[in-house]
Order: sequence, then C-alpha cells, then structure tokens
Amino acid sequence: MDEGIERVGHIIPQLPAVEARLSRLMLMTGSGLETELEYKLKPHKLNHSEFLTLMVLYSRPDGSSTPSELCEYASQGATNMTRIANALVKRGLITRRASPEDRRRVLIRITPAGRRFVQKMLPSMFPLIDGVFADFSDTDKRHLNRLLRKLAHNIDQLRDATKP
Amino acid sequence: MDEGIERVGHIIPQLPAVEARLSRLMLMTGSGLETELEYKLKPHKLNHSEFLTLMVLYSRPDGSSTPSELCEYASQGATNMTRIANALVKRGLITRRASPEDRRRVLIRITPAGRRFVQKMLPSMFPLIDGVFADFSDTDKRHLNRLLRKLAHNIDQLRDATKP
DNA sequence: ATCTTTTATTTCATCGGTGAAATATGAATT
DNA sequence: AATTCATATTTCACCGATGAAATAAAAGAT
Repeated sequence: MDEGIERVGHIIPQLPAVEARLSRLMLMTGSGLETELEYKLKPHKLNHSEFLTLMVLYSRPDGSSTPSELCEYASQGATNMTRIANALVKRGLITRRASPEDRRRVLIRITPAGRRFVQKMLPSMFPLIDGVFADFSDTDKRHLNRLLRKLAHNIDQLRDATKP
Repeated sequence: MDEGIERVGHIIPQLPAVEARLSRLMLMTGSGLETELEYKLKPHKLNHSEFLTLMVLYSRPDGSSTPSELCEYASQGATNMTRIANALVKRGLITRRASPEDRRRVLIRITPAGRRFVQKMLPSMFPLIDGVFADFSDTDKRHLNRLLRKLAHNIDQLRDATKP
C-alpha cells in the first residue's frame, strides 16, 4: 500500500499537493482498515453494519434501542436496518417487540445469547486493533484522535453545506 | 458523524478502548471522505477507480502505462482494469495499443482530450481537499501524514501476516 | 372523527462492483 | 517444435448493498 503514494500526485500542477496526498493517504488507509475489519468479521458471519448495530446494543446498559435510533448510529437507511434486524433476530442475537408506550416503535434488545456471542467474538478483533496501533505512543494516539476528529468535523461541514 | 463516537465503545469491558475508538473514528472518517469524493466525481461520470487510473496516467511524464501496472496502483483486479480501460477508451480519454517490444502487453496512454478533461475537472475537487484540511496547521498536516503512514504500514503488515 | 405525522416493514428494482475460469495471443524456455 | 509462462480480454455469474415508493399501524392534532 505504501508504495505508489509518493509517485502519484507529484506531477500535478495547480492542485494543493500536500492536501491531495493526505486525502489519498486517508482514503487508502481507511479502506485498508475497512477491508481488514470485514475480513476479521467474516468468520462470525457479520458484516460491518451488523457488527456495529450489535455493539451499540451491547454497549447500552439496558441493551436495547429502536430501529430509527440504530439507523443513526450505523448510518443506514430504515430499509437496511430492517434487514439487519431480521438477520440478527434469525440468529437469536436480538429480539424485537413493540414498545408498550408507543406501539409504532419497535424495541430491539440484545439477548443473553447475543451478549455471549459478542463476548466470544470480540477478542478476535484484538489482534487487529492492537496490531494496527502497535507502535503508537500515547501522544501519537492523542494526536491522531485530535486530527481525525477535526477531519471528521470538516467533512460533516462539507456534507451539510452541499446537501442540506 | 461526530455524534455517537463517544457513546459507542464506552461500556466495553476487556477491549483496548482507546485503540478501538481510534479505529472506529478512522473508519468513519475514511468512509465519509470516500463518500464526499464519489459525490464530487459523479458529475464527471467517474468513479474512484477510473479517477485514480486517469490520474496515474496524467501524472506520468509520457502519460502511459500498462493494465497490470495500473492494477497495482488502483488496487484492482485485471478484469476490472479491462472494464475501466473500456470505459475510458469509449470516452476518448485514453488509447490502447499493443506494445511494440512485447506484443502481449497493452500500452495505455492518456489522450490530449484526456489531459484537457483532467485539467477541467480537477479544480472541482479543490473545494473538497481544501475544505477538509481548512483549519489544519502545517504541523497538523505533517503529523497526520506521519501517523497515517505509520498506520498504513501496520495494516500492510497485518495483511501480509494473515494472507501471504 | 378525521386528517396528518411518525415509525417500521415490505416490495421491487437496480446498481456497482467483483471475481473465477476459459480464451487468445505472444514470448520464453527446453 | 513443443511446452511453458505471461498478459490481457471475455464470459458468466454472482454478491452485497441500496434505496424509492407503497403499505401498515398507531399516535397526535384539529
């Protein structure tokens, strides 16, 4: 991956070269990480969205949420969230029931089996997240965190500016 | 995008929390940037791979390359590169001819029209790459560059380690 | 009581990407 | 000359994702 970053973007006249290279680097790294993650998830028959959804539920004290809320977190459309929920229900990792207060809403809750599943599969992610930041010092991590947040924020701005 | 990063990954017991949050941040930012890029490319009827391929050719002094070489840079399979080349040829942005020395090889070369096309469409990317790094100081950029390279390198290592 | 809005699901269609294997051609090796 | 290797293309098939619009059900507003 590292090869070829240097060459591309050198002989480009106008264009803010430093920023363009950073963008490209960011894209390559991001998609590289994404690929690795999906690869680690494959044995557990999960894709990224399903994993994310499950983790959100797992992280909640009461282990529950609603489809529309989960759509936000997993940045998915409602249609997809229905699909994801279907898949997870079928595997017995979550349950779906109508909310008692507002019966339009659906309460999605992680099951005990779902929790066990997460506890069992999560450690298989450790080599990845450890390995990726293996040689990062604490200040490295703080810096990266700060810079990525800044970047994410700017991207959000652009999104809002063009497509309100 | 920024919302919800904090919440997820808080109440996860074992797991290296800092690194997990960084991974997630990286994934979100990367895919956010990717989305923005594709969005900017859409008016020019280019996808990311085609854009990349075209930029590699544009950046070459002689404006030429071969399919297999381009596969490397665009991290695409040979089948896809044939498709990409087909698309670009059809639009008159590149040409394809057999190499004189080794007639198995195909020489792909950007056309004058292709160069004009790049020069015309490239500026529409500036708002994106400028905007994204708008409030980044020079040291910010240097740091981000260093950290991303480190990250990319580690990801490469992992890839090689698991799938040789 | 009726109309509007919210929430989720279903239906349907599509899109873009992907890739393995067969084919074609030419070069290199023996 | 025959065999093997390298390069690119074609064929075929599939995958995963995606999303707009129609539907259903219930809450809220008037």
